[in-house]
Amino acid sequence: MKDHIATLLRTAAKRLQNQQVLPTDLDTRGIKVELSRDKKHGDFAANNALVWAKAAQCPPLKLAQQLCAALPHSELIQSAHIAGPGFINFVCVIGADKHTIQSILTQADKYGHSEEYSDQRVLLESVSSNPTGPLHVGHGRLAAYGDSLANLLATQGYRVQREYYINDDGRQIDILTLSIWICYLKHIFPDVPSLPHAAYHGEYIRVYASMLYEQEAAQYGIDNIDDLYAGIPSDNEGEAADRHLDALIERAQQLLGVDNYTALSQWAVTKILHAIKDDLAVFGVRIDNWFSEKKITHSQEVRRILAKLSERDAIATRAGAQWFVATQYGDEKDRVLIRHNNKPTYFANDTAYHYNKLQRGFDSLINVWGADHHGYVARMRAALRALGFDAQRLKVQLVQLVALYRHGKKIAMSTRKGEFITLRQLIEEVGVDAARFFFVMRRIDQSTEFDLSLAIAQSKDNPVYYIQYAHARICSLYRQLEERSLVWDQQAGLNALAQLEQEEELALSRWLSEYPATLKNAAQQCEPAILVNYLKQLAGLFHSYYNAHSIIVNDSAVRNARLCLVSAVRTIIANGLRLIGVSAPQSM
RNA sequence: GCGCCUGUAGCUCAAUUGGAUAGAGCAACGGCCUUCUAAGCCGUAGGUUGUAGGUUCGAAUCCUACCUGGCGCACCA
Repeated sequence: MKDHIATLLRTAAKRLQNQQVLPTDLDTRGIKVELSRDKKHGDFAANNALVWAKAAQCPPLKLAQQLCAALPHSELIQSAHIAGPGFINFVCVIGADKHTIQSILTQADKYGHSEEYSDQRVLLESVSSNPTGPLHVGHGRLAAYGDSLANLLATQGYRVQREYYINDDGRQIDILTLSIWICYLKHIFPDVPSLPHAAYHGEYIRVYASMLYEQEAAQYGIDNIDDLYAGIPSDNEGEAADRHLDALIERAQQLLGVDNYTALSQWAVTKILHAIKDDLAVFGVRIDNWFSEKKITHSQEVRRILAKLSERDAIATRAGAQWFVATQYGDEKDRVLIRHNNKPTYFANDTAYHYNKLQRGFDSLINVWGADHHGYVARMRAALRALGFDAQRLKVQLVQLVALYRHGKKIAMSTRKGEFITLRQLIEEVGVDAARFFFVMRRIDQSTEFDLSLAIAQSKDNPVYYIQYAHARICSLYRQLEERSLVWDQQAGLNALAQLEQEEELALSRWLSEYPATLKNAAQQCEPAILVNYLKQLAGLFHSYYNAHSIIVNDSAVRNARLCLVSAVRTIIANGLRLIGVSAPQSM
């Protein structure tokens, strides 16, 4: 319907251009027809007279009159009139948007989808939590957002691959290995000192250590616990903690030997990764490709990147380290790629990883990161630019982390200290539906405070139920129909759509017709929250309708038509919820 | 100190990306179940959109300054 009106306006504009009222070079492609917010303003509104007034050197009201006069006749439009400062408001004939309902019924779960961007391959990287501990609530938001976004993009035709980058190499993994090993040794030597400050302290460390001891009691033992701590610098706050930890890691590698140490390390990472995969599966989050950092570190990719950057004079050697001169590419500081000890930095690996992504033939990359990584965006862009890519091909979606409160007190979410609510705990407490809905119901740049105890207490009031309830109510209507031995004649209903003339029915079908534009908008803006708001509105319109009118009435034509309408509503709710990973129950 | 994000009803958030009289849900108050699911609906009350300027037909939205809160500024990841 919007397109139809836009076409009418375009024709009118062309006529005015021929009459020299509008400049001939005026761009008439960007005509925007909006659904009126207020019924007094008709069904649809266009603001072109206001937008074009300046170019036409003509007062908006006068231009609006001329546009109106030049509009071609349409049997779908009852009237077009001018209001306010120069809006053109359109009133449609009743049933003009009946093709919406028909399309929804025939296209079902494909309704509103488009193939517009089917030539675009997108790599969407999300979560990418280090395999050093279970997923927590913050990761849950990244996962829920990333998964929903991928679904949304797919509705517009994008070929999306969902990837998880596994940081399974480097110091963090060493710390994990050491933490588990020390807890493991406690089973053998009761007097093992407590874990270093800088180690991982989560409960899961002890759990895995016990598991390891049960499975491999002898494999990772040592003769004398003093061998581990002899000559190790003491454990104090600050830098001393890191020195203490690094010395212990080195000692562990000596005592265990390379093979055993590596085996232990791999055992730990594998265990944790399995847990992460399980959590995501339970959460309904799909990952197509698990990309190991080792693919980067065990190949020559970093060296290749370095060579490429050298060719472009983007490398400088300072104080024994190799720097990427990021300042020449829009970053505020230069960045170290190769440390003085000849080890590449995380940034070096990450640059190689992003280069690898683009080499795989993706047109664009989307990274879903926690907002605390925003300082990293400029340097990643700079690196891609230096490697000769258009930095616009990398889009970084920064998701505000969830600040959790319990009983009004902020919970320190520290992976290292092991103080966090895991995603698994959250799911067990509020369920997958509520959790996924909660994570995407707000725009990602909204910082949010969330009292867990409150959310658990109010779980019955979670807004997800409002939408699901609308769906369940509609399903119930069809069960009711059966009980009354009635049959829904869809074709008869479609033929009788013009009889849907109640205010609530018109509002519903108008809102249904907005679904395709909503999907497109949500995908373009990378904001699942837009879809959520749409669904809330749709559910609200339905509940109002349901309370005001009976659907199963005696008049069979009206009944069938109403059943067509609510069936369309049901389909859209189910489709929309599916895109954000929330179920649409048949009954509640 | 520098940079990024944020500020809308008592609370949590919307506002079709610059449109018409800023809207929902909680919380408060008053109504609606003998009838398709009351996890619902209808109504009342609640606002100088952080502050001050600017841009234009028109600003919560864009620009500038200041204020508030969050985050980031490693040879950590």
